[in-house]
Amino acid sequence: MPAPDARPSTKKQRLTAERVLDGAMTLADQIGVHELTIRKLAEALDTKPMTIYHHLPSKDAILDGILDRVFAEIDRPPTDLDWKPAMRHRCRSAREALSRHPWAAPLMESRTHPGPETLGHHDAVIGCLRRGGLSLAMTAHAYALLDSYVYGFALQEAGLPATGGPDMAELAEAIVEPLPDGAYPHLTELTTQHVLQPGYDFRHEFDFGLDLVLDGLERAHLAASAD
Amino acid sequence: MPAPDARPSTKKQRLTAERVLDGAMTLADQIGVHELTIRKLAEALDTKPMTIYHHLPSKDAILDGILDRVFAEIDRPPTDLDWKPAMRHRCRSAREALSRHPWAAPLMESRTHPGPETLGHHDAVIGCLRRGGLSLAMTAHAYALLDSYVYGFALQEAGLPATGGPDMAELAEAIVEPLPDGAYPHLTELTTQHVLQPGYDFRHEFDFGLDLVLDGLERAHLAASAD
DNA sequence: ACCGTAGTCGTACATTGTACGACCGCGCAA
DNA sequence: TTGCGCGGTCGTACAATGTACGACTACGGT
Repeated sequence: MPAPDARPSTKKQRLTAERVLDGAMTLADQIGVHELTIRKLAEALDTKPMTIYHHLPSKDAILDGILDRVFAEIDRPPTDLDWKPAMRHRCRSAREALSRHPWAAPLMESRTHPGPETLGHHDAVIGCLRRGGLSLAMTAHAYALLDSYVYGFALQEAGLPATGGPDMAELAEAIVEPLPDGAYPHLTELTTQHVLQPGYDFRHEFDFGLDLVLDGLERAHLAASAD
Repeated sequence: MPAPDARPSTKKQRLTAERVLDGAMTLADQIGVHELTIRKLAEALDTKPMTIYHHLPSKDAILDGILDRVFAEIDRPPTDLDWKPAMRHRCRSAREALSRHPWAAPLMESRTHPGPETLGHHDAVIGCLRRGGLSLAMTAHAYALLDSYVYGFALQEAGLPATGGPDMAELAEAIVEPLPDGAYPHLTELTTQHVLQPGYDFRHEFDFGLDLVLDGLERAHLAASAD
């Protein structure tokens, strides 16, 4: 008798935790994390919902897993640079990763189970600052300040409908237009006279703030060292 | 005949959008926003689920509404101060509000429908900076930088199990303990030698970063003005 | 006394995460 | 070769969720 399987072209591959997380990440990028469901994920992986639970114990574990993968994508501070350029590199890399995966920043609130990549990354950051000569207190300051800035920027970026280009003009127009005229004069001025001008890109704001923060940290570090 | 109602003590009050949002906010503070359901909210309001939908069109609208209320709780920059102390005041107030409502910061991502309080607040912030003499470009810089920092700090604070006191010591201990010994040496050092020391409170980090950012902004503003 | 309308709610349905247990196929002992 | 055990797959089912639909109720204006 002929083949009993009507679609013998591709053999069904064995599933893996890695493959599940790969698929979850791709799907989250496509449809957003709040639209990510086990059933959709199973379909994307060409399997059935309950099969997934053999490899990951729960949906929360999947969310923890893909968040850890985001940290894996962030370059650690290069060890052959001084702490300041090294941290600039890692912060820019972090912003890029969080921009590629806009669902990541808001996810960090509820996830209290950091994965190995997350912990390793944080360890590398702290190590960079300590090797640069910063005291424990200054390291804690710098760590909290830089990460707050990076995460906060990513959070704002994620909330924006667009960050630049003509799409943004349309959208901002559509938002500002129906506002009671003159109700928000300063907001209107900043939007029309600056943000909607050609060439403006919200992402450019990141480097300004990052350098400002790094300069301030360097100043504070030097002042604290000169005791 | 006697009272037909078995519980005539309290007359059932008419529901209002305000009352719904009040209840939603209180409930979110108690059980967290991811546990906030229409049914629980209805029970807290002593009504039935579908009654809520007469006053608010959807759960998303409720989330938009309570987020707008958080912005209503944030002091606007006092108009009788210079931009720098005024912004310091409003940023500290923002951190307090976001700390009172830890669900607020991560919520800002998905909400693309800012309410009137949110818009008014942002308008007041931009107005403060403009009145202080900052250019449009510098205002955009300052605005993005300060808000990123405030939101990011709130996001980190929300992710923390505790921010200070003995609870924190236990929790951090419980997290650091089972780690492969020596796997994260810098993280371990910072935690045990600094964060777990008595008197440390993560919230104190906020003022350090805020003043550093404000000083940097002042410097940049003065440099840009002296052309 | 009447009625229209704003507000309340009972019922129902699609969608979600996931518990439970049946199945199936591969590798090894006899 | 035959049988068995077990890791992996999945069908079914259930409780919880957001909310559409339409029936009911009560109150204010004629």
